[in-house]
Parts: sequence; structure tokens; C-alpha cells
Amino acid sequence: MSNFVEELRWRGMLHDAMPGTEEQLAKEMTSAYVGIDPTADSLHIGHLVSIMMLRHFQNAGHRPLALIGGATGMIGDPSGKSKERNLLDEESLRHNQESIKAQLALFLDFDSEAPNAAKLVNNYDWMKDFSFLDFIRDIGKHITVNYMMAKDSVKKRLSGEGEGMSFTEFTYQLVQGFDFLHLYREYDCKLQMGGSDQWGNITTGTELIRRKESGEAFALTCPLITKADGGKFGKTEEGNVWLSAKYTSPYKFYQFWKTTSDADAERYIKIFTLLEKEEIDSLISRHQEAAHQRELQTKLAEEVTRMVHGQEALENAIKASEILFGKSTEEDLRSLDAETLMDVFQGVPQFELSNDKLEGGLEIISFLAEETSIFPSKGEARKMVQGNGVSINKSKVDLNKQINKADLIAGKLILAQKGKRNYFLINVV
RNA sequence: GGGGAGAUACUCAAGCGGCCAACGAGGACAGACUGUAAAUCUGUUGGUAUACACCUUCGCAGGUUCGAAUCCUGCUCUCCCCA
Repeated sequence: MSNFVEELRWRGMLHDAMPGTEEQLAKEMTSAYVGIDPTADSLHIGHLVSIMMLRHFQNAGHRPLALIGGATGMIGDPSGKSKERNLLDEESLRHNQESIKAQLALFLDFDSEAPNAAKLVNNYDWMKDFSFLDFIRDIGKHITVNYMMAKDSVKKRLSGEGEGMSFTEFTYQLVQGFDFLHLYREYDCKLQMGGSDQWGNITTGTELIRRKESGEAFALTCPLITKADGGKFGKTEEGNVWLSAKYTSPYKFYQFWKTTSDADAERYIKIFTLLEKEEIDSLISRHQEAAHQRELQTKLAEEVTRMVHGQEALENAIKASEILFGKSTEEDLRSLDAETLMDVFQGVPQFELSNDKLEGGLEIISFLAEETSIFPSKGEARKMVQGNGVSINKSKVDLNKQINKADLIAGKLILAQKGKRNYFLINVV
């Protein structure tokens, strides 16, 4: 068994741990869990930190449990400023659970015969038949409201001008605490991990275990991932960056990591890749000498994309990126055949355009906003073209531009570009 | 049950009868500079339109007025305080 806590520490993934946690892990193979909200049928990269924690945990010889928060997800954690959630029906809950499990299997070993094989559980399974009366009698009795009110997540919502807090949300920490107790009983789970905002919820669990079972359980949290510029991690204009190719194409996924800022890249590569310390250290020192090489971002993007989407998807993403961001010109574009282009650009948004629209030329504005929805309105398209922000086949265009057959690449494709990074492939049929 | 405050564009937040498509800030997008970075500077940020202009928008529904985000009435929702 290797030292899990030490591993997290050098990776910058350790925010806080209860005293005795390290000793417990050194003593014996231990089970730990993190909770995941099944609000969608895919994980997004905000989940990735927790998952990497579990991965390291399993690597260290311990046993990871992933808890799907079917029950708690219905309530909504008052930590942060999240509002009340909508309830999920059981059918979509199960669907989400299955999809998420498949994704987790990319990181964790669920199947092996090893004693530390990962396990997926869903708190809906033990909460659904737990009656309110039973719950308040068996669980509620052991925790005082005073204790619950002292939690930051609760205090924040009770004070100030906020939206207030429903009783349902207030009970969240108790329900989560009971999860921990349940896992402690069923799986001898002695550790709960999560983001630092979960500390209060986790300690309610350890407290419950102490009072109900006279047991000792532990908490370990990682820092919340931030961006150097203060923005939210993992969000782009289009929303979350998902692990599922259905929602975020491998190309987009790769690009997300590749455009990480210098200030963030050093932290991220430690957290989101499994690279060893020496390799990361040398990458970082090389990056500091020659930041413009972007070696760090490239490596980060490669590692994470490979882990999530596999080698082949990674290679396509790289190929697409080279064509789009390399020094390639209209000439290079034209040298490619339609097959290659279609293949490489799988991840960029695509539109279809009928061939006869091009007869006699098509106004650029109409092309951008009517025939395709690259822009939502003609006004916006016009402004952007006037602002020198639109390229067709890598060449800037102005308002006089007419799209016609001469613009077709390989006889059937047009590559439109909004700004530097947003590409669209138009398939003329 | 009683009293008070409020609902404005992606978010926060001005405006309190015409000069309001609506100050400002943030965010987002784009341009310049760069390294597909950061910082900085510039532009854009309801729709149609080259433009004049027109249309739709300030919780919902009505009303007053030449004219309403702004005044009146009713409704819905939110928050706070007291019981």
C-alpha cells in the first residue's frame, strides 16, 4: 500500500483531513467513498477531481466506493448557492446511474477479483423505503439542530438577504450523514472524501457514526478547483464540459485542456493526470523556460483526452487542432480530401447547405445567419463580419463576400470560422 | 393572521411620466498585441434594416395618459420582521 495522503499532498489535492486519517490508511486496506449527483447521464469535468481521488485511492491499494446520490440529488446541497433541485424520477435516475458507471469504469477497476475492486452504490436504494418517521426517530435524534445550524453551509443561507432555505435542504446534511453511516455499516467504509465545501456534510457523518456506532470515521477534502482569472472551472460558453462525447466532442474536450492558462496548467496537470512526480516536475521546469511552446498544456490535453476518449479520438483531436490552429492556410486546406476533413472535424458543429443555394453566389450574411445558424441573427453576423471576426476557409471576409462554388473544399465543404477558435463545417449537398 | 420590502436584459444593479432598447458593473463574444496563455487597449452584447426608422421587451393582466419600466387597480411569486 502506497501513501495515499502523501500522493494527494504533492499533487495539491489535499485541502484538509481529519486527524488520524493517514494512520488509518497506513493501518489497513480502507474503503472510502465520494458522492456524485446523478443529475445527468454523463459526468462533467467538475466531477473529475473526486474521481481522480478515488483513482489514486485505488492505486494506493484501498477500496473506492462511488456513491450515486439518487436520494440526496433530489434534495440539493445547500452548500454554495445552489437552489432547490428538481426531483428526478426513478427511471431517469437509473438511466443516469448506468451511464455514469460506464464512465467511472474508465478510471476505476470495478471488475477485478482484487479485494479492492471499486463499487458503485446508490443511496436511493436505502433511502427510498426509509420512512420519515423512522428517519427522524433513528437518525434525527442523534444530531442536534444546534450542531446542524453551526455548519457554514447552513449559516450562510440563514443569514443575509438570501433566498432562505427550505426544511428539505436543511436536512441534506443529515441524509448525507446517514449515507456515511450506512456505508460504514455495510461496507466498513471509514472515510468520505469530497470537495472542501463538503467538509461540514462529511463531519456530520463522522459524528453520526461516532454517536450511533461508537465508531471512528474520517474526512478528507480536496481544494475546490479554481481558475486563476476567477472564473468557474469547467464551464465554457456552451456550458459544462462533459465526459460524454455525446455532449462534448473529443475535439472540444481536447481544446478545453489545451487552452488552459499558464497559471492554471501547473496545478491542473498534477490533479487531472496520473503522470509521476518527476515527469511533471520536468515538464513544469521546461514550461517555465519556454512557456510559448505550450508543452504543459499539450501534455495535459493529451493525457486527459486519452484517458476519457481513448487514443484514436485523441489523435483525431490533435489532427484537427493542427489544421485549425497550426500555420495551415487555405492552400493546405484545399489539399485535403473530403474524407479526411469530415473525419477530423467530427467535433466541430456542422451544417448542411443545399448546393443550389450557391448558384449565383450567396450573401455572406445570409450564409452565416439564415442558411446556417452560425450566428443567431443577421445583425450579429454583420457586426462580427464588420469587426473582422469571420473567416471562410481561413481567409477573413468582408460584407461584400459572396459564397459560391469556388469556395468549396474538396467539392463539398466549407470551413467557416468565428474568431480564432470557433469553427463550423458546412456540408454542401 | 399583522406589518414591511421587492420582482428590470446572461448575472448584479440603476432608472420612478417623454431625452429609455433602458446608466453602470461583471460575464460573454470579437479585434489589436501574443504563445490557441495572462494582462492591457478597443468594439459588440433584443430583432429587422446600409441608414432614417420600425417592431418586441422592464413579474402577469387590465386601466389612466397625446405618451408608462416609471402613475392606478387586481393577480402571481419572493424575501424580511412580528404573532
